[in-house]
Amino acid sequence: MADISLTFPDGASRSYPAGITPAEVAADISKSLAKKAISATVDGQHFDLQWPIGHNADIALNTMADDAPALELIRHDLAHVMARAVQELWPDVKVTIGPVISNGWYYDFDRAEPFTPEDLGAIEKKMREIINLRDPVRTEVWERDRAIAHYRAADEPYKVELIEGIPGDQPLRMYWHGHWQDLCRGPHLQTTGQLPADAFKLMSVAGAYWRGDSNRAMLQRIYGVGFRNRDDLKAHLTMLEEAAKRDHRRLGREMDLFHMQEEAPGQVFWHPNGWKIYTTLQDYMRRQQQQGGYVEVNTPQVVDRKLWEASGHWEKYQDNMFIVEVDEEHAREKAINALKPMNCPCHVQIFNQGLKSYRELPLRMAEFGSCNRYEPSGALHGIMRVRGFTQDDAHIFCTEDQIESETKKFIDFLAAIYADLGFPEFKVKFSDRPKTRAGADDVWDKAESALMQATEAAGYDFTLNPGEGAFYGPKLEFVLTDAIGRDWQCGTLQVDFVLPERLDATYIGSDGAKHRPVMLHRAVLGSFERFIGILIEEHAGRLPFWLAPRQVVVASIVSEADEYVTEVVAALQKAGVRAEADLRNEKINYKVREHSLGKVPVILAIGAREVGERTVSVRRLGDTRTDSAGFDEIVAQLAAEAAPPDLR
RNA sequence: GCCGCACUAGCUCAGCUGGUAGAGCAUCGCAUUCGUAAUGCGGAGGUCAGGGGUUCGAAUCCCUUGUGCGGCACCA
Repeated sequence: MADISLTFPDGASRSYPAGITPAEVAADISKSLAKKAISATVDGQHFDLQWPIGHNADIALNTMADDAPALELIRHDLAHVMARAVQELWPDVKVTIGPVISNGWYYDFDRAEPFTPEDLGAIEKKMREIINLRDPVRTEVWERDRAIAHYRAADEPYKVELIEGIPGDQPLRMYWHGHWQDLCRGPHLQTTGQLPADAFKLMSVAGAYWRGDSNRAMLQRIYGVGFRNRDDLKAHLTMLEEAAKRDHRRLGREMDLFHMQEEAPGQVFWHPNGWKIYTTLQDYMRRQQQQGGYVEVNTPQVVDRKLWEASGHWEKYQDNMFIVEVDEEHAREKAINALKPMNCPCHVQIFNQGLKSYRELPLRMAEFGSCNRYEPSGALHGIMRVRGFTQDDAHIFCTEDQIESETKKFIDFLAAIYADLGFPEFKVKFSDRPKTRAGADDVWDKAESALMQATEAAGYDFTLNPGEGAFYGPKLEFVLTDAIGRDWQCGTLQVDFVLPERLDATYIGSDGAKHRPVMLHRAVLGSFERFIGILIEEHAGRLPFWLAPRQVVVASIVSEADEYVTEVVAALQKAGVRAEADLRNEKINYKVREHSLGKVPVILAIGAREVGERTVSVRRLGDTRTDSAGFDEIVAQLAAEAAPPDLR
C-alpha cells in the first residue's frame, strides 16, 4: 500500500502506510500515548482512533486534557453505556437515538412502563458496573441490508427506520461497547474504562416525540450530565442550584412582585412592586418610541371574527384564540368575536382611515397592545410564556425601498435599548419561509433578501432558522437567555407583504396612483411580562436602581429618630426616589436582613447620632460596609441614580 | 395538547406499610429602644387542590377534574 504523510501539531511529518489508524500512530509514538489517547483530530474532523486514514493529513492525538473532544466523547460514550445499562436491566426496551447536548446527553427509549426516579438510580449503578468492566469499544462499517436485517431480527423498529432514512450511499457504522451494539456515526473512546465513573449523573426523565413529531410515538427521554471529574460535576450541580435561586417565579414571590392563580392560568396578577417595574419600563419605552419617530395608538380588545378571517389568522390560529360569543339575549344576532391575539389587523384599520400619501411613509405606529392567546397548557411558564400579555408592538408602514433603512434603524434602536437595560449581548436569528404560508414565492424571495441585506448592512451576525418564519413573511428574532440557559425570543422584526394586501392597505404614490405599503412588524421587549421575567433572572432580583420597585428604605434604630426618618423619606420622595420608612420596633439587624432579602438596593439607617448630625448611614445591597452622608448630599445622589438611563 | 411527577397553614417543608395533622419562618398580642443579615414569650391559623370511590376508618389506596413543575410539540 502507498505511504501517506501525517503532519503533527508541532509541524513534524511522518510517513505511514495508507489506512493506518490513529491508534497505531499513537502506539508508534509512545506506549503511554497509546494508552492515554482518546481520539484524534484529522484535518479538523473529530476522528475515532480505530478509523483508517487514507490520505495525507494534519493529525493531532487527543487525550482527556483536550477539553472539547474529551467532553464530547465522555458524554457520547456515557449515552451508549446508559442505553446498554437500560437494555441489560429491561431487555424489552427499544432504543432510538442518544445525542450529546450541552453539559451532557440524552437517550430516547420506548418502554411501556414509565422510568421512575428509583429506576434512574438503578441505571446509574448499572452504568458504573459497566464502566468498571473496562470493555473495549469496537467499530465496523456495515452494509445497509445487513444492518437492517440485524435490527429487524433484534426487534428494534426505530433503528430500522433510522437506517431507512439514511441515504443509500452512506456507509453505516456500528459500535460495540462490550457486547452491546449500536448504530452510531462515532467517534468513541477506546474502552469504557476511560469514562469517569464518578463524574456523571442522570438528571431527569421526560416525554419526547419520536423524531420530534407530535403525531408519532411518545418516547421516554433520560437526560444525563457528564464531566471529566467529580469536581466539575459538583460545580455544575452547584451552578444549577444557584440558577434556581434566580428563577423569576421564586423571586416574584419573595419580592412580592406578582402572583398567578388557577382561576386565571397564564395571566399575571401584578402586585404594587411588580407593577412599579412594569410602568417604569413602559414609561421608558414610551420615551424611546417618541424619540424614534413612532406615533402611539390604542385599539380594541374584542374584535369580530370577520377581521381575523380577512387577516388570515382565523384559519391558522383559531384554536389558539380566546373566542368571545355574544349571547343572543344581548344581541339580535349571535356574533363571534375574539380577544385580539395581536395588534396588526387593528393597526391596518387605523392606517386605512383616510387616504395616505407616500409623504407620510414610513409611518411607524406603536401600541402597548394588550393581547390574549390561548397558549397550549404545556407551554405556560411563569410570566415568560403566558396567555395574557402586553407587547411593545409597532408596525412600520413603508415602501419596499424603505425596508432596508427601516430595518437598520430598528436594529440600532433595539440594540441601544437592550444596552440601557443591561443586555449588551443578544443573539439574532433569521427565519425564512415556512411550509404553510401565504403569499407567492416571488414575494417571499423579495422579502427574504431585503431583510437579510438590511441585517448585514446593520452589521449583525445571525444564525439561520430554516422554515421558522411567520406565515406572512420572514422574520428576525432577537433572543435573550434566562438563568438556566433557556433562550427566549424577545425582540422581533418581520417583513410582511401579505397583510396589507389582505386588508387592502394603500397609499397614493408620487405618481398619483394607489400602491401597497409593506408592513414591518416589530417589537423590542416582545412582551413586558417575558422581558421583566428575564430582567429579574438576569439581575437575580437585584434590579438596576432606576428599575428597582423599592429603591430606598429608611430605617430607624431608635424611636427618637422617627421624625427625622419621616423627613428624609419625604425629601427623597419629593426628589423622585421610591423611598419608604421602616419605623417598626425592631432591631436594626432585623430590618437590614429583611430589606436585604427583599433586594432593596439602599438602606439608610438612622439612630440618635444621625439625628444629631443631620446625616444618614448608607448601606448598599451586597455590601456590608456603611458610609455616612449628609441629608442634602444623599437626596441629590439618590435622585440622580433614580433617573432612567435616557434621562441622565 | 402529549409523557412523567407533584399539590399538606401565607411561605418552605415533615407526616413509615390507611387509625383522624405537625415544625420553622411570616402574621397577631405582650414585653423589649436595640448601631447594620433573625430579641424573647404567648396566641391564632389547615374541608391535607376540587369531586367521586374502596374501607369500620383516607392526607395516605383507586378513579376523575384542575393547577403547577420538568421535558416534547407549539409560539401569528
